[in-house]
Amino acid sequence: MDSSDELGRRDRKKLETRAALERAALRLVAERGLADVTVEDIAGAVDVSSRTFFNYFPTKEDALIGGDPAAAADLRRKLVAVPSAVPTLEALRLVLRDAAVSIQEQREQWLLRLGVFEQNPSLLPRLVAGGAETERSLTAAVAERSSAGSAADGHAELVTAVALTAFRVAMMRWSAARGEPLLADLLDDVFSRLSAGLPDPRPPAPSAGLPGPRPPAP
Amino acid sequence: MDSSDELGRRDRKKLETRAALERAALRLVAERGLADVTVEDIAGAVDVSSRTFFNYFPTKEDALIGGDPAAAADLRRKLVAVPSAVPTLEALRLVLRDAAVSIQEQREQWLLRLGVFEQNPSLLPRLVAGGAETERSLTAAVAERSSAGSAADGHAELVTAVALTAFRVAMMRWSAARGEPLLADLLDDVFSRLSAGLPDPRPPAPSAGLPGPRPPAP
DNA sequence: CAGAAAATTTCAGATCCTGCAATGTTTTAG
DNA sequence: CTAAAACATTGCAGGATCTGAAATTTTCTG
Repeated sequence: MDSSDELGRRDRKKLETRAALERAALRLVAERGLADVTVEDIAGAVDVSSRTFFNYFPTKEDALIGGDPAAAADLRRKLVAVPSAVPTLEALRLVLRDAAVSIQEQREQWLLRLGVFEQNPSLLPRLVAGGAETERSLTAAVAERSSAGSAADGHAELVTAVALTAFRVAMMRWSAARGEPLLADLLDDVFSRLSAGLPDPRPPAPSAGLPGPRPPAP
Repeated sequence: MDSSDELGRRDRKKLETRAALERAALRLVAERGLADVTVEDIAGAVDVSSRTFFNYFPTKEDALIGGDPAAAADLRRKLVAVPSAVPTLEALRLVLRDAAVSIQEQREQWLLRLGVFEQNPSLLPRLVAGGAETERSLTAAVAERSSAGSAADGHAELVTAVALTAFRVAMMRWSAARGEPLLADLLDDVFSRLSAGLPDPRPPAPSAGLPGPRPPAP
């Protein structure tokens, strides 16, 4: 919780305008589809000029992505704070778990957003867990964390990219299930498979209750 | 090799125009950067109208991505052809290895392309091995292959998405190394780590020649 | 060669996005 | 409180992207 506290009226209004633009964009695109919503529509719904819209977002699509601009830096900070004894993949799971919780807290907003992404596949690339920016930032943090041995063998890039992909898959699964299971649980499931080397699931035994074995908490 | 054979003059010209547009786009953007190249520039360099450019590519960026439109279907076919006894991840490694070889055969073109992608990060999402289209197609093939047990637990989505991400990482590493190691070898390395569960690399032993243990060939 | 089929072109137009100058509002300093 | 600085919003001009439709040219087929 670090929103709209300790801020003057001006910055509060800025945040509010930004959020309003995001909401309007999301709502309109969910109703009519991406192609049938113009920037003017979105700006009009919030009663600002189109020019103002572009002062907040570089493109129409960016208004749909949401998420703080500070999210990347935030993840990075959390990651370097994890003790370096923790394996990289596990460390990534921990910080992404935080993100998952925060997403779950805005359930409706995110389900709407993910639905929009499903309906408009051209947006999907942008969702690769926030895009190249997040990935760069996290990769740097990963490399920094385990600065000991490896250098340019690209392990940090691989682990980070894979982890963010897994996160995206978990989100899409969560969305497809209409947000019924906890996103954090789906994330754990996905990461369990990752650290197990992505083995094929065994043909289901005659009877079983819940699908995945939860990893024993440390 | 299935280009420009068994085709009338008309289709041959079409392929040639398409390829020429790709080459021109790549060359110009490498020289001046994405922002300083207009569609008119690209079309002009090939001596066609801008409208014709848009008959071939929906956006300027698409001309930079290259790759046959048929590539996705091709991968899909190869994947279902792999005996179903082969684990999914291994099967994906095999078909992506084919793609890697084919990329290596057009070394210069691809190094140029990947360089352009590095210089223009906004393009990167598109590179996720051809984008959402490939991913959908491959996911379907994976699900079909192991239709036996699992159904909607999303394993196919996860394995496919992760494999394509790994492929992308291998390509970027290949590009960063100026195409010196074989892309197929980098791919093997990356997939080895995947099936090992992405363990952190051990702090380097006192002496060692080459970095990674190559998996024993079957 | 004549007609069918298809690719290219021209043209008009909607939308996206940017720079710049003007205007209005909030904050800060005195 | 007031003046000035700082900043957000706006209108406007303009370049670029992309689409539909009709006209024109090229290629294929019989």
